[in-house]
Amino acid sequence: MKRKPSTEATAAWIRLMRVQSRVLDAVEQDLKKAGFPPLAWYDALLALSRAPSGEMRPVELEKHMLIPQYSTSRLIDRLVDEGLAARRECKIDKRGQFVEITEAGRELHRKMWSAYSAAIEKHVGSKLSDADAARLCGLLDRLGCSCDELQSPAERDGAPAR
Amino acid sequence: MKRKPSTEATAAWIRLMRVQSRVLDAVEQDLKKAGFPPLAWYDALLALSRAPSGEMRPVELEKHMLIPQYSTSRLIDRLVDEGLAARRECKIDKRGQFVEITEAGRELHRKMWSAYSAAIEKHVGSKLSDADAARLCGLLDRLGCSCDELQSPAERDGAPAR
DNA sequence: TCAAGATTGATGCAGCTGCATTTAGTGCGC
DNA sequence: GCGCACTAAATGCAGCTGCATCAATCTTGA
Repeated sequence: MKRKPSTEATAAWIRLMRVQSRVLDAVEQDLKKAGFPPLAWYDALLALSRAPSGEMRPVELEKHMLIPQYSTSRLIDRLVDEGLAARRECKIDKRGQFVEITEAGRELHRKMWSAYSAAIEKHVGSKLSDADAARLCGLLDRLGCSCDELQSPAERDGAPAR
Repeated sequence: MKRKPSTEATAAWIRLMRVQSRVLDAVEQDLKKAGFPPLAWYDALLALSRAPSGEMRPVELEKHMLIPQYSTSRLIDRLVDEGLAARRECKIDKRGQFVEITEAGRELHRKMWSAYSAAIEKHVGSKLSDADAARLCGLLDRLGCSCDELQSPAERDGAPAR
């Protein structure tokens, strides 16, 4: 073991870390300036709004967002505190629950997408041709050890991060 | 305003966020399992060890690492606590100081690079040909609004993240 | 020379994250 | 039916981050 990475691989690693960090910062900053909550909230609302009846088990949400269990739990707390989601009893499994997006949640989701999509266009879209964006996707996918993720409806909403 | 991003741009954004997060997690995890501190420590030690006499102003370090001032300040605290660096008085500017890497710091840096480079190879190098890695670099660079960063000595040490 | 402003670095506070543990409920095998 | 292992979710604690602010020092310009 201990095979060294090539300089190309190392350079790619550095870029991946730096560029992602900058772009994410820029986008989060834009959202914050527009008075919106962090991206994680958007992702959660997106997942919930796409669910069949606007509700979902926390465990499901966890898988969609790729964040740990306790993190999901606390994120839901915050969404509920803000009236963006509600906890509903789960009758078939009393350990569990359902989380349901509220009308306020759907509305925030829509408003955020407007600012969010503008930020994506500004910080990504405008810097890359569609063809290059596609090439970038292809290369990145090869790093995502099996970027399972379902998708994707070319629908009229959003993009999950993380 | 409010021009929508193309689906390609959006897809690239999603990949960038997800893949970076996964790869970073994987690498950090490998380092942690090997009993090493977080990557940020490595980056700081790298910057210090590259400095002319192994010392550097916190403000300089800040620029190298692209992290906020208070963050740098506290990172230095931790390095000093662990005996990896030492604060030295700055005679020409009494507000300031120099941070100097210690021998222990240099040694940790070397040991970490061994594990770190193996992780990069495992999670990046092995999944991409050199040519593809170079292509990826090129595409990412276009997103980094002016990925200034100096570099890069094809030397025998490491790669800064963030 | 001296006040106004900029720069360097530290710190109190609130919020978030990870880790480990806890509480509660399910379901399997005997 | 009962015990035991497993899953769902919450939580206490420690550490880290961002924000705002502070104290000390330096620089500039009238």
